[in-house]
Parts: sequence; C-alpha cells; structure tokens
Amino acid sequence: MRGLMWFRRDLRMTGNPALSAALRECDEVIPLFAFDEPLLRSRRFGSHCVNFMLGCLDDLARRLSSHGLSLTWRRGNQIEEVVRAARETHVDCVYWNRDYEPGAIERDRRVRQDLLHHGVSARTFKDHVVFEPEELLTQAGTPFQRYGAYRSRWWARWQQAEPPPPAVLPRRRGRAIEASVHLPSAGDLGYPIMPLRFEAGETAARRAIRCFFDGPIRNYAIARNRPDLEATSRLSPHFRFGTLSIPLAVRSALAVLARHGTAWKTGVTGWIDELVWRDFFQHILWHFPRVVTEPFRPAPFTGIENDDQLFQAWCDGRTGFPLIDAGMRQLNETGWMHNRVRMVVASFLVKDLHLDWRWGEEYFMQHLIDADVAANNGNWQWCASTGTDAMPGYRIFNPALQSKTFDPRGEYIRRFVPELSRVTAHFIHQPEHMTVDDQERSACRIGSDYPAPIVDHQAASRRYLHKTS
DNA sequence: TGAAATGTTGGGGCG
DNA sequence: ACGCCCCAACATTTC
Repeated sequence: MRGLMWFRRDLRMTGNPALSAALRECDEVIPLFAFDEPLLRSRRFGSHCVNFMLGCLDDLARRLSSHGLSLTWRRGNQIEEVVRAARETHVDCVYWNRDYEPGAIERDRRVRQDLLHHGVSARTFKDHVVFEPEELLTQAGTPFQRYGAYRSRWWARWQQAEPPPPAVLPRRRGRAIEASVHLPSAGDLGYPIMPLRFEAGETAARRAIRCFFDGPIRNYAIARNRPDLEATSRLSPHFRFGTLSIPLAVRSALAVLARHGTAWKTGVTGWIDELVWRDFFQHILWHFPRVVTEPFRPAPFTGIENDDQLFQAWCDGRTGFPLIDAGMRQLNETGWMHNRVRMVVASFLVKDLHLDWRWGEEYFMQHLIDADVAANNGNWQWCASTGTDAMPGYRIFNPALQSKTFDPRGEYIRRFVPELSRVTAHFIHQPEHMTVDDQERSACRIGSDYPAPIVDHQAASRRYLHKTS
C-alpha cells in the first residue's frame, strides 16, 4: 500500500500520529507540504511567521531524509494540490492530523470528499490537542464555557485515563538519503527574508524544551509574569507549527515533576495549565465558531471609536507608554511578545484607546509567529471582557503600574525602546514626569525623542467605565 | 491573570 | 507612663 502524508501544522517526526500510522500501514510513504497560494496572498500571516515556517520545513526535510523519506512540496490552491498530488502519485490513502479551525474544517472536508471521489481514502488523527472538543463535556453533555470547570475535568480525565503516548519515533525506513529538497525561499513566496529570532524546526524545538525543563520551569508559576527575565518557555511558535507534540510535552513535564519532587510542582502544573488553556480555546472555537467574528458574550462597552491614528501609534509602539511600546516593538521586531505584555497592550487598546478589539486581534494574527485563531481570539475576547471567564469590565490595567510591578528595573523596556536606554529606573515607567534637566541628562526629550503619552490613562479609563453597561 | 479607595492595625516619635 | 498622631503595611471593599 502507498500513502501520502500531508503535513500542515505538525512539522515534526517525533510523536506524529498521522506519520506514524502511515509508516506502519504503508509500504511506501510520500511526505507532502502544500503552500496555499490564496492564504499566502491574503497576508493573514506575517513575514516572521513565513520565515519560521520555512525554517521548520527545512529541518523537517532533513530529518525525513535521514529516514529515507523525501519531502515533496507544491504550491497553488491547497485543496486542488493535495488531491492532484494524491492522484499523480497513485496513493491509496492520504494521512493527516486534524485541525479545529472553521476554515480548516471546511478545507479538510472538501479534500476528503474530492479524494473519495477519486477512490482515495483519507485517515485523520488527533494531534494538536490532548483532548478533542467532544472528549470533554459537562455531565449534561454540553460544552464547558468556563475555564475553571474545564480545567478540573481535564486533569481528572488525565489522571483517570492517561492518553496513550503517540509512537515516539516512526520505524526507520530504508537508508538515509541525500536531502535534496529545494524549498522555496520567503522571497519566492512574496515575503521579505528575515533573520530568524526563534530557531525553527523540530531539532531546535527539542533542544529548547530540554533547556526549559532543566531549570526555568521550576519557578515558572511566579517568574512567568516577568518580561525582563527569560522565565517563560518561549515554545509557542513550536506548538503553533507542531515542531513539538503537545501530548508528549505534557508527559515530559510530568516526568520532570516526578524526578524533582514537590518543590517543582507549582512550576510544572502552572506550565501545563497554559497548555490546558490551548485545549480549552480549541474546544470553544469548535463548539462556538461564531466567536471568529462575534463576541462570545455581549460587550459591556458600547463606545468603540475607530481612530486610525491612535491605532497606528499602538501598532508602531509609539504611544508614550513605555511598557506598551516595548511590547509592540518586540512583536514587530521578533514576531513574539511576552504574555503578560500581550494582556497589557490588549487592555490598553480596548480600555484606553477605545478601539475595536478585533483590530488588535487581526494585528496579532498578522505579526505573531505563534498566531493561532483559537488562542488569539480567546485571549483577545478575554481582555475585551466579551469572552469566557471574561475579565470584568471594570478591571483595567494601569500600564505604569504593570510596568513597575513586572519590569521593576525597566530592563525589558530598555531592550526594545532604545530612546529610553539612558532613562533611570525612577522615570523609566513614566518618562513624561522627567523635568527638562532630567530629559537632557538622559538624552531623551519628551515630544521629540520619545512621545508624550497619547492618552491620559486616568481620564481614558474613567471614560471607558462611563460607557460600560 | 486589576486598581483605587477605604478600613484596620501596630510601631515609633513626641509632648 | 501615657495619649496622640503619623504612617506604613496589610486587609477589605468598591468600581
């Protein structure tokens, strides 16, 4: 039997259920990646993301070749290309791992239908989540709408019947072959070539998770809020592109806990809880696909003002609020932003600038390497007070206070806002408080070197509360 | 995964 | 020694 392994957002060999099944069941397996021309043209993904994905594919091609497999790729309309590849290579079956986004569900339905029409079968597998949307339901059989309840069910389910681990490495096939795949460059795909700020590919991902498990995970529960420290795993791009298996990551983390004992417990379980949030938001998107365009619950705030200039200042990181600007510049420069800072910039867009949270959501999708519809939408709705477990409307982040609490010495700010590099820790969170003398001394004139705050936080947040039902 | 306002407590300076 | 005030530190309430 001959099979086609269709790679999508699972760009790894280790613990890849579809790939393992294909290798188990077929005499010959053809690995395929299909670049979707309409998606590339839509600019829904940013340059960092495309460059990262190509890096992952490059590593995947290398790893496949050491198993005697040669990655093939196509470019065009993804649905047509996959079906055409299946027909031209005369495979009996196409294998892939399931995706839970509304657009992907529809795409996969059409591919399966077209394949069947040509006498080719399709087999799909669970991979991006630990528990699929239908696996965890309330006692009444309805979907959970609260993270807390979902979380306790998730852990109970894990303890009661730990999901069997996916086959860690597929059976080695034949001899290693020369890696002769010539993948397109970012330039070929119409995107600028950028230096990678995150090492791409499964090989780098495995190294990164090992480093995180060796130390930082121990204090993750507290230190994760500090953008000035290297305290988070920074693995989100790998989970987005499947260069790491999420179920395997959970198992490995629990093995770390078993090895080190209770001192590591809050760190390890806190980190796994973040993966549970991922499952939860996939589950919400599956059961309530309308959230892609609508609020999950009615917005408490009725005064959205669509001001392009304020939005542009937010995008560019020149709002005059150092933590906000550092976060947005980190995003623009590296394709990633620390999670605490994501919450602060999101709160600021909604509750200080009074812009539509969907604008922020879209900007994140276009710039984050880890851009994922479910997680991004869920988190934006949470910040906008329209989501599940929504932050109450009256909970508003104070950018200066968040900055003092979580970047006390201003080191994160100085890393991404060079105009402020000589401002002292005393003024770094609110440089507009400097006297003219202070501004001279720190080589930072407010209004020319660095902007004055574009809004008055007190007034803006009071106005927000006033327009909240 | 809030922040500000308000309330409570306790130590220390001082007359 | 005592009462008074101030204020920091912490807890509670409110939006």
